[in-house]
Amino acid sequence: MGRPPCCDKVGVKKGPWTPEEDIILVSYIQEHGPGNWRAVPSNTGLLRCSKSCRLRWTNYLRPGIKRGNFTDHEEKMIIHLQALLGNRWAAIASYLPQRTDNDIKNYWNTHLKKKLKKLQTGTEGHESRDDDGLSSSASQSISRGQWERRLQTDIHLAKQALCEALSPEKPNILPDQLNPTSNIRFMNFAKSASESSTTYASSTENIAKLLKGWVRNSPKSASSNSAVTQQSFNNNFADRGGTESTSSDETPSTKADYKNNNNCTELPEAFESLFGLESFDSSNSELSQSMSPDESCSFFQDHHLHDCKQEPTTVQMSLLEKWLFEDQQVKDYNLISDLKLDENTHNIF
DNA sequence: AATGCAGGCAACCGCGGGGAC
DNA sequence: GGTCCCCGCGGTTGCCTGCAT
Repeated sequence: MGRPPCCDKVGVKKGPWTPEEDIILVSYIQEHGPGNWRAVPSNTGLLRCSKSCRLRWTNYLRPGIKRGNFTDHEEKMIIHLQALLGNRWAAIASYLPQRTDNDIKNYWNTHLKKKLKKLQTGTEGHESRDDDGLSSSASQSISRGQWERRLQTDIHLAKQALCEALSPEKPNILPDQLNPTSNIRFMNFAKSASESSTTYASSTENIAKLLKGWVRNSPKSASSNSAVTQQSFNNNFADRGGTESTSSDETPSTKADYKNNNNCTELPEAFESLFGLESFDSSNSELSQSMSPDESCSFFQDHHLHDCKQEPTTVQMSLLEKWLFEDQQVKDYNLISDLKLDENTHNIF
């Protein structure tokens, strides 16, 4: 008895998302909040399956996502976490709130695997390696107590989720905080645009026009949300390009489209207004805002979230790092320490 | 300048878990 | 207890880009 497909294959669009689709999706989620993905395509008119919508949101549109190069600190954390947790990208991503599991997975597969492999061939000789670049002996050694760590990880995640759920400062999207008039207007803009253009090429131009027009007619949202949403914007739309693009080519969505249009000036505001309030994923975004890469160490700690802000300059030993230090037999740790991916920051461990 | 190739990344696919009925 | 549905996760694919020849 096979599982039915998540959606009808007929009439379902695949491939890169257009900015118009993005806008529609974001607008819908702004109104209804993330979840109930099944209903998203039918309610928005998007010719996408629910999974595609969810993926697009979680991997790309969700506020608080940091894009671009991984810092050395993030890199080291990923290596550590991968050694501890294996390819549990979602769990790893939970420790890097600004990164998506997909991003981390890609980064691991494209960069870190090679790096480790290269390093291993440098110290070549005695140990065989598995596909993920970990020595088999190391894998064996880290198996000691690993399930306990996984358990702790899960406990940590549960705790984190509970904190988020209970925090009054972290509302999910609340319909009454939104401006329905603006939303409708925005939807109309988006709809008309999507009818006229289906290529991402028009992306920067169209999305800028859409947002500009929408923003012009939208009430300014509370100033308090600007930091989060602007960062969100910067991490998302701004990465792809800015406003008033002169691009007129009609090629599909490409990174070049974004890269070629970096003179973004008004869209952060647009995005700010688009969300109209603090990030949906405010827990992550809040952390993102309050943490520099180094400061994010404190994210591991059994502190409340606000502690991150209170001790911004203290690089403290993370819970995870404590585990690492506790387990002196984790040989892989030594291997990782020898990586010296960044000579300047190696003493952070 | 044209072509081929490899790398990077967004998106898709299939499976499994968990809740509702 | 069984089935269905929804969602999340990890692996994989395919397209696009940049670089080498």
